[in-house]
Amino acid sequence: MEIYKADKKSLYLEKHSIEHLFSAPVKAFMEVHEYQRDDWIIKEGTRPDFLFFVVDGNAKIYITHQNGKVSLINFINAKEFIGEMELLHDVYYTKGIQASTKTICFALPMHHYRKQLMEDAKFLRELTRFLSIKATQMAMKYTQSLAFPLENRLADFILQTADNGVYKEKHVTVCDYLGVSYRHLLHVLTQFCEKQYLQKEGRKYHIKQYDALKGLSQVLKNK
Amino acid sequence: MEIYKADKKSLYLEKHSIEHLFSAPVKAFMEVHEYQRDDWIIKEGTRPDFLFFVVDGNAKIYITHQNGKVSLINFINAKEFIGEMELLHDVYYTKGIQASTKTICFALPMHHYRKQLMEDAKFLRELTRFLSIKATQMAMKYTQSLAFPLENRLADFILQTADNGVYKEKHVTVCDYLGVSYRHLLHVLTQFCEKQYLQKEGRKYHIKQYDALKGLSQVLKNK
DNA sequence: AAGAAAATATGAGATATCTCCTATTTTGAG
DNA sequence: CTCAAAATAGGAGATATCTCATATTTTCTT
Repeated sequence: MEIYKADKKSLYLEKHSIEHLFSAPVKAFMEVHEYQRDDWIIKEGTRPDFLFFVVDGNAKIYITHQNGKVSLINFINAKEFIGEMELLHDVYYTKGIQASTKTICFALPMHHYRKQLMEDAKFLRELTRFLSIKATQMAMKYTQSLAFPLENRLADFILQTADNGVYKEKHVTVCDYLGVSYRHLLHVLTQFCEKQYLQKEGRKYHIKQYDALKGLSQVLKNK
Repeated sequence: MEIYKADKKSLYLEKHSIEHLFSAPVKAFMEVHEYQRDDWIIKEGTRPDFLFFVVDGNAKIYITHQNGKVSLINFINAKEFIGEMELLHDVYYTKGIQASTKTICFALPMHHYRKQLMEDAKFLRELTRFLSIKATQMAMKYTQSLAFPLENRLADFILQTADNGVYKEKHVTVCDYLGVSYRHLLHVLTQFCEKQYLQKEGRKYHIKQYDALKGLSQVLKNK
């Protein structure tokens, strides 16, 4: 992890200003952190000292269960907060946050800004929106995971992440995200290939029948 | 549904004042609604005109999937909001909200108060807390549902809802809530009885081995 | 470049959970 | 009080998903 200083810092502060998220300035004590792929931005179970705002890159939220299973709760993208739960709650089990790519965050020291932020309507409005979307997303994922088999959820995920008709996510990550075993994921992918929805080439999968996948994923959606 | 007027209304407004949730008064246009058990406070897919605050009673959030399955997303208790998603978002698929008991809500007409509320730091702070807890809860339920079999989740649910050592929730509701089939729920309950964790009497279940259930439910928890 | 660790692949058998069916009991509306 | 609807109950077979085991390939570290 690198903390930007001097020019490198001010460059970032200017280029990606986030002053519009706050009523009062937060530049004074703000830091700019750069994390490399696979770095832990927050270690599970350890309270962070900063409220982060992701400027560039993306990350993953993990939780480890007592039975050893690991869940990838969600992805975090640019313009999202990290550490907001700890800002709001004194007691909270902190999830692990790992950078998926090189990730640059603005880091606001909580002890400096907590009080100010909790009285800042502009900031609270932003945070409220962010949390409301998060809550809705989680609720949808939850009910979908219970109501539909992997086939549907995987089809949806493939369409969401495919780039130019090509799906090439790491199986290991996808298992954690969709909450199924490696074995089963492979099994359903093979079915998709047998049905000619996908065509495998090395470790990439080419989408051959977009409509079929779309059909499977549509079933998840309300309206 | 009944709308309280005159004395009945002012009685409630005084007895359960919620002025402390807001910086500016909201009494002027506020209504007091009473719903009977099983009434729909909000019909699925229909935008509500009010932001509700539950004063008394409790309710359930439902969503119907395209395959006909129904999920009970969560319970809503006193001192919680309903309709906050529609307050924050112009486009939103509204879930159905059904009263589980007689439920009394304060109802703030959104068109009157939206602007004011979105600039009210005190209110936004409350809402932020509320949403953060909701988001965390959903995330936990989501990952738990993927990482653990019904056995564990049911044990947890039994302990949460048992009253004086007696569990007596409606199977139908529990199925929707835990996202399993009626058949399977019965199956696991029977197992609990065979293992002597529970003892069935009519349609009640007496908890016989608290520790065994506790053990099963503890596995879900982090720290 | 070599060896270790991580990721990919696949088989085989176990189990958690579902669907469909049918019967009985309880609840609610008129 | 009566009938229909809802809730409870359990059998039987299907299937979605898991665990374990093992082999190969790729990636990372030194």
